[in-house]
Amino acid sequence: MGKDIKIVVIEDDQIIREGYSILIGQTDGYTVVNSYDSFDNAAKSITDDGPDVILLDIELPGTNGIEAIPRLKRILPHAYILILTVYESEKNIFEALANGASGYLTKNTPAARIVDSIREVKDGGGPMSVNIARMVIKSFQRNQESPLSKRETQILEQIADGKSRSQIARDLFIDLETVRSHIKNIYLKLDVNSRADAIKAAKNNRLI
Amino acid sequence: MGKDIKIVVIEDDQIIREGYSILIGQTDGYTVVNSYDSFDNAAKSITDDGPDVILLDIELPGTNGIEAIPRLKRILPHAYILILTVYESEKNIFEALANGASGYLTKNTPAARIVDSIREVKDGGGPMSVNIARMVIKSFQRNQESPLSKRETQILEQIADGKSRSQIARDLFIDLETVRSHIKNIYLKLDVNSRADAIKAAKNNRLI
DNA sequence: TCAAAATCCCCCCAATAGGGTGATTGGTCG
DNA sequence: CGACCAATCACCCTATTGGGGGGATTTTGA
Repeated sequence: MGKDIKIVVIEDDQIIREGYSILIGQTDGYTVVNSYDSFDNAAKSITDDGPDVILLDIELPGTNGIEAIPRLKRILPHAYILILTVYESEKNIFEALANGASGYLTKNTPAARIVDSIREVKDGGGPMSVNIARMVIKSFQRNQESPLSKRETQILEQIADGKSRSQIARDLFIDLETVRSHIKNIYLKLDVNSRADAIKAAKNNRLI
Repeated sequence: MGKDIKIVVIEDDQIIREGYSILIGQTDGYTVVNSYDSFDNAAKSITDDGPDVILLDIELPGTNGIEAIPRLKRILPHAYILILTVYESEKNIFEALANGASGYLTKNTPAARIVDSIREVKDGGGPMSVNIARMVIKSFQRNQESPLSKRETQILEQIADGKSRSQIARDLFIDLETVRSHIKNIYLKLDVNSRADAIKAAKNNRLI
């Protein structure tokens, strides 16, 4: 018992909350130490629960799940947070991960996979639902048919790193005027006329 | 048979290559249409193979796997590329995904999981080994104990977007001098004295 | 209540960004 | 072969910017 994974469930729907609690609690090696219907109610006593893994919903009354993540991290720095939600919007996913969530599952996930994911997250993994993983991978991918040449892309990257023309020239061992030429061509191709607009266009079209 | 998933294996080790081919070919619904020991050899005839999924090694003679991805994508735009390698370096993973890979498995992956992953990638998923998923998720996470205040972080983000002080002032509805103050404090805290260095420091420490 | 955060105000000047209008070299592709 | 593009370098111009100083005040959160 002492080596069980300690879990806290934060989920506003009573049926779902109790469902998870019973389901996970029945599994050998897992103990649901407590469950709450909101972060605000959990904040008071969750430190005493000392969970290893927190199952967290996103839609919650009061402080929502996304906002709750950094606050949970502050009071329980060693707990892993596993998001369990119906939401599949890019914004929610990336914000949750950026805030410190270690995994992201959608609510249609089969019970067995949820239980596995708790173990996985505890073991340093990063469990994700299939569609979530697809979105995460997509976020890494660049546009394959960029209008920019290799050199132009390279220079645009350096611009996005905040470097001045002369710095770029030094780093790439080319003349300042050459850098200017490339930047002019980049602006032409992207139909912009400033660094900020070029970076925005590049990010929108995943050119960098 | 006509509805089988068509697979091509590109892997330089003959034992492993044939192992995968037999293993996957034996499974119902999967056909290994061809296998190659390098991208350079594959390039000639892989178009005729018309694979749905390409299993790709990273360490290959001649063109390596990372470089091969965009070239495969060009000649077979609708094929999914699944990386299967011993390499777990961040650089390889992120470059492979940025280049267009749809999944990344390490070679200790059990056979059954490989077969599942081929199906998953074909169905629009993004299969990853447990440790890969952890690294991918980590790449989204910010430093929880940033020395910067909220406002400073926000302004640093805008600097990384290439905006000028006056643009930032307009966008945040504050005075140009206030922006200057914040930037000065950011430079102080990060111990830098230019936009480029601030962005570099911020990225190194995942402050933005 | 007390420190940090956020706001605003002045000085200075070198460096930068962006616009215009070119040329030259090399590679690729039909 | 000719057309095209990528990559390189050249010189004109000026308004804007960025960074280094030196402050001050108000708001906010623990």
